[in-house]
Amino acid sequence: MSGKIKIGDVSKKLGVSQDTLRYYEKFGLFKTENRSKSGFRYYDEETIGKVIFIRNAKNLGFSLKEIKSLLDLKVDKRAKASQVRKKAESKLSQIAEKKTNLKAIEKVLKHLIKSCDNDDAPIHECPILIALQDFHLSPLERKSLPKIKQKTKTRRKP
Amino acid sequence: MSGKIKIGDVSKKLGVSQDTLRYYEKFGLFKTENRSKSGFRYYDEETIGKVIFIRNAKNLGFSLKEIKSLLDLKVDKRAKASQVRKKAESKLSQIAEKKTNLKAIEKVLKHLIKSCDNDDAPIHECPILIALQDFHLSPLERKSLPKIKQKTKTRRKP
DNA sequence: CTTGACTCTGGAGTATACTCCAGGAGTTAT
DNA sequence: ATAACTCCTGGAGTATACTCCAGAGTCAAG
Repeated sequence: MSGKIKIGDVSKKLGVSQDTLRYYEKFGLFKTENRSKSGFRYYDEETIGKVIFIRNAKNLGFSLKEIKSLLDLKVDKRAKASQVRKKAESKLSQIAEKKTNLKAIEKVLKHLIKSCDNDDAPIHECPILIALQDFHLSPLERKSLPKIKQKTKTRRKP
Repeated sequence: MSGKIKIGDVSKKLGVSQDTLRYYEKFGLFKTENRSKSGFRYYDEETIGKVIFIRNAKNLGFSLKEIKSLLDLKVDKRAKASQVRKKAESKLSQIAEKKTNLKAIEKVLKHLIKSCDNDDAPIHECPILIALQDFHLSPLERKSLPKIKQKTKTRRKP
């Protein structure tokens, strides 16, 4: 084995597939400059550290793009800890928002399920299906509604 | 207007873009058999009902595929209400699982943010970044780790 | 040295749910 | 009739994060 840590070793140790590791590298999350003459990647401790970092950040809900900016910040001498904290706070509020949304969904779903008491009722009497037909259901995710900015009118002139 | 409800009307009323409506149709969620001789879609009440249904179900977290099966069930004479209830229950547990996951993330993030008390600390002292480097961070989403079934070994023979 | 195990690159494919566009044509209000 | 508007189809593109593969070369153990 000669001490050189190859991609397969990293993959097994960290639970990240080789393809994914190469993908992360192509994405720009790290580099593997250390190569065998034929091109085999040798992972040094620092790079392995980055992979761990990526895995952890991903588990916290950060996208690869966000992780990239976190890693960039990490090596920026002029950066302050507060910049990282702000990113974490922003992520936290995104998470909180999602949670709120899920709670609302959960509530509606529970309500619907409770309304469905007679298992043998024919489908056309299914209270859930009937409720889903209601124009006024779900006061949730209102934000997703007023999107339609489609420019049927505003087609740029030819 | 002559009483015919066209795609633009549905789009405006329900807050679903025309492209999306056509996409839903192509996806098989409904049909618009009623067409002008040149092919303009005329939406009848039933179809509009389906669009409302889709929108509501989507807001509850159902995928288009799941919605399709719900709509199929809806017209299945032999189906029972219990089948719908089961789908709702299954969705509910998915939602609950997501919520649990988000809660765990939230907890870790809050913890990290709290640990970052000194805003002006240089980046290399950032407690968040340091924690993210830790191999043992995040006991969350354990399920996402043991995936790697990559078959480097098990390459089928040529 | 042989051989099985491992790695490389580049590119296509997957999943989800749209969104955007070109080119052409039908519809409606005046 | 004619301008202004609306719609059609087919297909490509977007975003995210991989996953899979072919074809070929390399590494390490015995």
